[in-house]
Amino acid sequence: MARYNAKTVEEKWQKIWAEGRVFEARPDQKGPKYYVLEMFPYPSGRIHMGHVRNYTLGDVVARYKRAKGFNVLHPMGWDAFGLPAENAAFKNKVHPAKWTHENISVMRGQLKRMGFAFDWSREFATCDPEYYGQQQALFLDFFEAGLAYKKEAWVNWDPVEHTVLANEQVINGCGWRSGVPVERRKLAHWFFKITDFSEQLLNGLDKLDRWPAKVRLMQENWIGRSEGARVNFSLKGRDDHLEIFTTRPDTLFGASFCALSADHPLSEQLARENPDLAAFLKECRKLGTSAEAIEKAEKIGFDTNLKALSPVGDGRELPVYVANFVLMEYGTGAIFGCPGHDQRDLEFARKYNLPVPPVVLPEGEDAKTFEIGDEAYTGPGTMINSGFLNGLKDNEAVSKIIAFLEKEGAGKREITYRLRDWGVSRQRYWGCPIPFIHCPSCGSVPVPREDLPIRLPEDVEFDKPGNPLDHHPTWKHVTCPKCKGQAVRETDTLDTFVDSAWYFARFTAPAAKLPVDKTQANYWLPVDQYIGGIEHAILHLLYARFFTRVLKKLRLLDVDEPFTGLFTQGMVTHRTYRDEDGSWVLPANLKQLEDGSFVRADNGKKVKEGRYEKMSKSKNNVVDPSDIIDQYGADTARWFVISDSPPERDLLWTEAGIEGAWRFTRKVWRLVNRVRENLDRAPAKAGEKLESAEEDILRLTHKTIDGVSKDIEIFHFNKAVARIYEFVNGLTAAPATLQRSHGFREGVFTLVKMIGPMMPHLAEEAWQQLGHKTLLANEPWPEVDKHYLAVETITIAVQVMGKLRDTLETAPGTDQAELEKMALQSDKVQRAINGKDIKKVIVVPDKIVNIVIE
RNA sequence: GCCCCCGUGGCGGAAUUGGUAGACGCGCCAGACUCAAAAUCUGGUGGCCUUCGGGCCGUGUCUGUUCGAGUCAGACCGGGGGCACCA
Repeated sequence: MARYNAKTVEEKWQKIWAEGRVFEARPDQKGPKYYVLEMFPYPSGRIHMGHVRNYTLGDVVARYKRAKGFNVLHPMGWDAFGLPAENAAFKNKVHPAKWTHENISVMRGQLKRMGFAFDWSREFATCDPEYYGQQQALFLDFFEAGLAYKKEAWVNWDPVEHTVLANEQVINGCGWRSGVPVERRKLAHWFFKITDFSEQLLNGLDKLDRWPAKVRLMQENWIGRSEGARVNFSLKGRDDHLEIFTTRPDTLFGASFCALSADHPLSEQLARENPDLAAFLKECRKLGTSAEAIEKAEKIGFDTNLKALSPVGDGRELPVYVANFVLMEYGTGAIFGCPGHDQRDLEFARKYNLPVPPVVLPEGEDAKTFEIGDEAYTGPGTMINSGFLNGLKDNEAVSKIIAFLEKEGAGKREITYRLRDWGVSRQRYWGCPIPFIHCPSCGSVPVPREDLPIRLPEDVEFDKPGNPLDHHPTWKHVTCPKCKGQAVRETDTLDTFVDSAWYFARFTAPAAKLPVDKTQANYWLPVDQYIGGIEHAILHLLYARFFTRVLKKLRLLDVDEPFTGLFTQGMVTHRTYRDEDGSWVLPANLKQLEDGSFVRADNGKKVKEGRYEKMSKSKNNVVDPSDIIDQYGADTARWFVISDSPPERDLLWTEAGIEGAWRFTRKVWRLVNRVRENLDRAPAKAGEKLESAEEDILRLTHKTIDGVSKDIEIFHFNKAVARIYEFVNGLTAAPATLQRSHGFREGVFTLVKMIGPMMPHLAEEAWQQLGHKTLLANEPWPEVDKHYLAVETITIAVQVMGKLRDTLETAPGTDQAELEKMALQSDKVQRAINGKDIKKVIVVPDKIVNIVIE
């Protein structure tokens, strides 16, 4: 028997699959369609274990579904625009295109060595002009549909990256990549009108029952729907009024002040005549972006001396403040404060000595004595001190007050969302150019479609900060498509989240003349199973859902949701190690001493073990997939990443674990060879003993098929692996005579088929060694023969007072009286009863007998 | 602060609707093969006690519901994640 040589076997089958174009998807192939997609990678340089895990999970699904008779689409491409390419250009004087394409080439090679069943014929990169040209066409479609617009807006400016960040790219007031505090600037900026779809995006979540509940909840919170009312407050001595959004219009009688955002137009207007207020606004803006402010969060205000008139007809005048805790971006940028029933308003009122009238009385309290102390009362109750609302429940009061406001013309019912429009302009070179031209006489003019794609210029320098497109001597200077006068191109490029918001649709027809080929998209979409990291739970997934709805509106396809199934996998972690100097030590650079402790292999310094953390260069705890493939082969790596941990949890990478997977690889190979060596010998003669042993093998085989299939369907890959281990143990333990039996051969054939999705090269080689001429990749999944699932005996647990005392072997379906009799005959049970009176016997057929005594 | 998830052997993790806790793997121990090692195979492996029959304890802690709780309920402790002045 030849020792299993993973390298030659894996290369051999990868070549055969590629030459036979085995995994290329065509819509005319038979079977229901199944689109499985893993989040495409950013070409950062080399693949990491996170990629290996992600793409192995997807590949198991793709190969399994293929075997189950589905017409599977499983494509791969590159999310190729983005900042790191420009950083590399700046640092190493390499052109972003060159850097990106070299990385793609390396990573493609690494992925191919993993043996994933991708349809490589559909590969594209988002930096291909064919792709971003279509994206520019889509941008024009958005514009024509009123879904892309330009406005002056406060934007988050990253002073290090010299670019605008989306709200969601600002984390604790700092840029998500640069980590430095962002500044607020007013800039002309392109937006996509995602807010038009707030309601749809929220309601659509209900149908996504194959998404993790956690992700749906995160999206729900992100969209942030609130029901309430828009209320007008007249301003004493002025013609204008304040518009305020509130979710608690029932507490209007409890209002004791109004507060404006520092960015509210009225605040700015007042500040022009009031230098103190101007200084306060400046202070607020500074606070708004510093990390410190978030920690302290002291509520401060500035009294404008304006008085707002209570809109509920009680004639009260409320002071108007500008307050640091009011956001311009949410609601109307102005609030009324009801300190009795809102904690933040209460803190504010206490600070500025404002009244705190209670208007909602909790159950069991007396209206005469009820007072608000240090905590606002936010629960339900009965209205008091509220004029015509008195005596109503708070929710009844909401309807009544809204009806009142509507009648008075002082307000109306309103629903608001936290979700903001998506700012997509980036001051960057390495992104999709926005197809607009700015003409001094015609304004912003769309680029005619026949001029697409607008290609990025190749001759660019990265010697100074800012956007190279802006510095380019010729690229931006063009004639206006309308008046033919001198004009300039838009030099901003699109946020890279735009690139990934529709790539899954492009995969269905990557060479289509339109952005999306409707026939192909309607055939393949939606993606049946999408797999990726939880870090994209909000942004990417929400943008893709938005794009899909727009594509439908543009009549480019007919589906609402892009991904009907979503799976989010956990991180790949590894133990961390530090030496005496505190520097992180690479796992590959460890040497274990006799006593079990570690030292550095290079300089012998003592090393301390740390905790398991996500593999990262900074912690120096990475294991390079290529090293693992070199040492053990792709199949072993694939097997290990799906074997121990459930895929949604973090995977602990261990050297012992990968060794164990490698041992299993060889064990399967030995088992296959045992059958192969006996193939040309006649099957063993069926004696009585052999017959029953053979039956046992067949029963185990079919039980395993049943279990493994079910486990794969629900992503319990680690359990499928455990079942396969048990199966292999069962087969290995079979006596030599049995190994020539038909049943045993059947068992090993089945084993080979079942490891196909997980260790495809080994399985394919074994299939051939076992005398088959077909490709295993084209073989159907084994069928369960229900006959073998029937059990002859089952084990019944017998408890006395809930404690296990004995077990009984019996046929399934044995009746209760019989079970009780059998249980009482047991010596062990009698000993436990110890002569006491039996109060009750509980019998659950096929499960348990529990005897209750005095 | 609010919301969500998770706590099971030395480790990763199993355990349909409440019904034999610890499947399977790793590690460890013992044995077989070998001059030896590697590889492989076999057996054992939650803790404590044991007259070797077995007994007691045990799923973060404490209460409760139940004939019966890892599973359900309440309170708490610990770990992880998300959101965060959202009116």
